[in-house]
Amino acid sequence: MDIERVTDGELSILQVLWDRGEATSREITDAIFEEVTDSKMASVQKLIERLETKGCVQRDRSERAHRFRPLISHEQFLQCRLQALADRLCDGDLLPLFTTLVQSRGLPDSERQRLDQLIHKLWPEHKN
Amino acid sequence: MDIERVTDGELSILQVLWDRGEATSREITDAIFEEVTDSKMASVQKLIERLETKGCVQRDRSERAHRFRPLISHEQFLQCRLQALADRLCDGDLLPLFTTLVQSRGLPDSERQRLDQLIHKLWPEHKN
DNA sequence: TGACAGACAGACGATCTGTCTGTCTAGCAA
DNA sequence: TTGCTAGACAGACAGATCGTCTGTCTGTCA
Repeated sequence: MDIERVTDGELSILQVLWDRGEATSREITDAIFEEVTDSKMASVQKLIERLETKGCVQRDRSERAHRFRPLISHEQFLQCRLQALADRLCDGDLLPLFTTLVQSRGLPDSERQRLDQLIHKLWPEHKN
Repeated sequence: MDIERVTDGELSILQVLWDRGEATSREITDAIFEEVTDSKMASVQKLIERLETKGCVQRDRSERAHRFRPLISHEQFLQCRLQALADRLCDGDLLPLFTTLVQSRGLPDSERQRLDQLIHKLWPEHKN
């Protein structure tokens, strides 16, 4: 499963599949573009094909129009991307992501105390 | 400031600058590669040049060997990347990142309650 | 039999990324 | 002065990636 290299274009395919659970290439093209043309259909099919290669999409050939299902959930995808971010920027440590995320909410001191407690539960190995 | 398009290679430059505060191109090359060659120096300079274009690095030309400083902190960088992730995957909402992050720590129920309270403080607009 | 929808292969131009070569110049030493 | 070196800088490069597009083939249905 090659999630790191899923493109923005490919991601738009996955978004449709996450919304609907499954879809044909035409349904996906319909959802993404206002107007469906041959070349747009082909583009979507190419993106799907690449997603299939990356192990993110399953193809059901039992009907004339193939049906596609995501092999990874939106949550799993998010988790992988977060871990990749941590790997690249924080030696794989998720804690800095956590604290950065919280800090971007401008937290009052009273809440910060409670958060510190929580962090100690979540990251017992972490010392202030 | 074009942070989204900072490459892994460019990131390795930034890492050195974050570690040291500032550095010359030689110092950076030293830090990244075991052996320093002309072409590796040139590679590093090219990466720096691109980081400069993207507004992530400041160049001080007052000495023969230019000194470089990061124009963005490690924290800010992380924050931008997290926001970009949220934009692409969660309509810009940071909360799903937060909960996903916590879930990947396998939290016991007792802690989850406290977390729920905290989330309500952090994201008062969020309803379960 | 004809028309059509969709699968599929393949090519395309852009763009990106890291690397490398070559040139120029400031500064230093003999 | 001359020569050498370190570093800045311009430019080219191969390889990869990405979205798009064209053309062909085939199954299905009227």
